[in-house]
Amino acid sequence: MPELPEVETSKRGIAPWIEDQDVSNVVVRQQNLRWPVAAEIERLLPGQRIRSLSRRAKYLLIGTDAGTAMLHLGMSGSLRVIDIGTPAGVHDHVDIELASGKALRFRDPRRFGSLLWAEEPHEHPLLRNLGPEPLDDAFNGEYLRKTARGRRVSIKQFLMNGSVVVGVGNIYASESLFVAAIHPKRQAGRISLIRMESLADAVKMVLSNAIDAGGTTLRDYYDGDGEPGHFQQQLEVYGRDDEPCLRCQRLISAVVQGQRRTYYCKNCQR
DNA sequence: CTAAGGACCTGTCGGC
DNA sequence: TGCCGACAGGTCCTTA
Repeated sequence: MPELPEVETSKRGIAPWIEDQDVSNVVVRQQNLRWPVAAEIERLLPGQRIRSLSRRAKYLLIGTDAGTAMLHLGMSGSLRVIDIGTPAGVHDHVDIELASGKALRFRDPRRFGSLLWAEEPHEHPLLRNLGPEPLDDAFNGEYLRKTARGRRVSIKQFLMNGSVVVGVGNIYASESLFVAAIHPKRQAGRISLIRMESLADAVKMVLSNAIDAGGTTLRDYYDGDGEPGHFQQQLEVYGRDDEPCLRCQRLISAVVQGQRRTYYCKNCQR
């Protein structure tokens, strides 16, 4: 489920409950996520104070004096702050219990998520070679143009490549290309600087709008009903195949690229 | 180096 | 109603 806006919303939702709190205990019910839950999570985390909560790409970084927990929500993960003692469901794999009586509960039915540990998270092999954050100034049209030079892959798959830019998943790749009026199958290396600039702007706009929309659901992270983070998204093309384009009324098309579905308007996107 | 495809899992939905 | 295949918003790893 989570794309970058959901991860950012999760971070903001749990922050008030876990920052500067002491970890009293950790309960791991399911060790087998995408990678085994790091041993340090159980061995080192209890007794530590959570000093910081930050995000790099789609990883949440929970910082302590002993090291940093790296949490990824994968495809179906979600976080929730609960009262210690709240009965766990089948897919509630990890609880990080706090001295306050609350706990951070990690649920992930598909188990594509992960919970790792690093002393220097930004040097971790999974983070070290990632591209820039989409909302940073380093991510712009010039960067895209330079990085795409000689690349024959489609611009949609290029955008979803984490070593190019992080945080643009399947939904927001389609959305951004629609806003920038670029055809998703166009070769990345054959897009002009001007159009790359409008693409970078589109990515920033689409992601920040989604993050803003998530702000209304922050309360869901504690004691809410249903899944947290399922805020109403205002999607212009994703999932709208055979429905009218909001700009030209022609029907939205769907294709498969790299085993992922892409939605676009044949008339507006060139 | 780039690009393509398989792999990891469970839940849900549409069609027969 | 029950079963079965297709598909789901991630991303790493292997292979060519």
